[in-house]
Amino acid sequence: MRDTSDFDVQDFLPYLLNQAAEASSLEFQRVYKDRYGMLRNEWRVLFHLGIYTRMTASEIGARAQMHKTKISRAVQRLAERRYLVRHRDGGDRRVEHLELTPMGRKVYADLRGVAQDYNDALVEGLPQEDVQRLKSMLSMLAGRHA
Amino acid sequence: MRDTSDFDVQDFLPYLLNQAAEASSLEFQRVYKDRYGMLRNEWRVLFHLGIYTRMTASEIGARAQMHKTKISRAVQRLAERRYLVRHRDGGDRRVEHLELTPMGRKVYADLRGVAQDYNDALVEGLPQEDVQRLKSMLSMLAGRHA
DNA sequence: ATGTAATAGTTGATTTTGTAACTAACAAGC
DNA sequence: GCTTGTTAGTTACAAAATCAACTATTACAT
Repeated sequence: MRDTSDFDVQDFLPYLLNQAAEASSLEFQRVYKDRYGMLRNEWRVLFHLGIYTRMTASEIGARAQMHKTKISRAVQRLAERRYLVRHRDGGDRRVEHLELTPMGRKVYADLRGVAQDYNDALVEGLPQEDVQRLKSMLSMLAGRHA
Repeated sequence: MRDTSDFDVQDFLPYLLNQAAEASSLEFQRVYKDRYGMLRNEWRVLFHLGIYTRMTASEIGARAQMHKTKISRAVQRLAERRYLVRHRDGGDRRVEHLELTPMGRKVYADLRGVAQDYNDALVEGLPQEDVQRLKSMLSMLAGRHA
C-alpha cells in the first residue's frame, strides 16, 4: 500500500502547517464571517489597526506580509462599512493613515475577545512551555526570526 | 502605540500558523508551478497518489481534508496531462480508482525529492526532538477542530 | 418492487484572489 | 527646469476558490 520511500505527506512541514492553519482558522473564520460579513484579509487589517491604532496600508503590508492589492480591497470594504477612516498625511499626499472608527473599535474588541478565548481553547491542555516553543518556531518559519 | 490589552496578532495561533504555512510553502510552490505548471491542489493529489499508489477521490478528500470539487478539478487536470489514469471499480460504478501513470510517477519522484530537500533545509539547525514535537503538535491542531 | 435517502463525482454561477498595468505623488540627478 | 526612477495605492482582467445544484448510481426501508 505504501511507497518504498519512507517520506510521507505527514513529514512534509509545509503540508502539515497548511493543514493545521486551515483547521485552526476554520471555526474562528466563521465567527467574523457570520457576525460581520468579513473576509480574512479584512479581519487581518482590522486586527492590526486595533492593535497599532494608526497605520498606513504599506505598514500593514510589511507587518502582516500581505500584498498591497489585498490591503487596498480590504481597506475599501472596511471603509464602506464605516469601520475605519482614512486620514491624509501632512507632507506626503500619496500616503493614507488608517484608523478605526468607534464602530470599528467595537467590532475589533468583540472579535479580539473571541480570538483570545478561541486561542486559549486551542492550547488548552498543552504545557505553557510547549506553546511558547511552538510560537517561536512558527515565528521563525514565518520568517520574522523572533 | 500599543493597545491596552496585551493580546497581539503574534499571540494568535491561527494567525501564526497561517503566516508560517504561507511562508514555508512559497518557495516549494514555485517549483511545481514553474517546472510542471501545477497548482497546489494538483500537487496534493499527486503526492497522495505517489504515496498510496491507488486511491479514489473520496479517499484523497478524507485524508487530505480537501473538498470534493477541488479534487475533481485537480484530477481532471492531472488526467489531461496524462499524469494519472482512472480505473472503474468492479462493483460500484460511481467510484473511480486513481493511479499515476509512469510519467506521473516520474514527476512525483522528482517533486518528492525536492520536497525532501526543502523540508530538510527548513528544519536545519533545529534539534530533532523539537522538530518531532512540532510535528505532533501540528498534527493535533490539524486533526481536531477545536 | 418501489419510493426515499445517501454517496461519488461533476458542473455552473458567484466571489475572491493574483498578476500586471495603471495613476498620482515624490525624489534625485543633471 | 526637466528627465528618470521610486513609492503609495488603485483598477482591470484572468485564474481560482466556493457553494449550491446537478447526474448517476447504490443502499435501504417498507
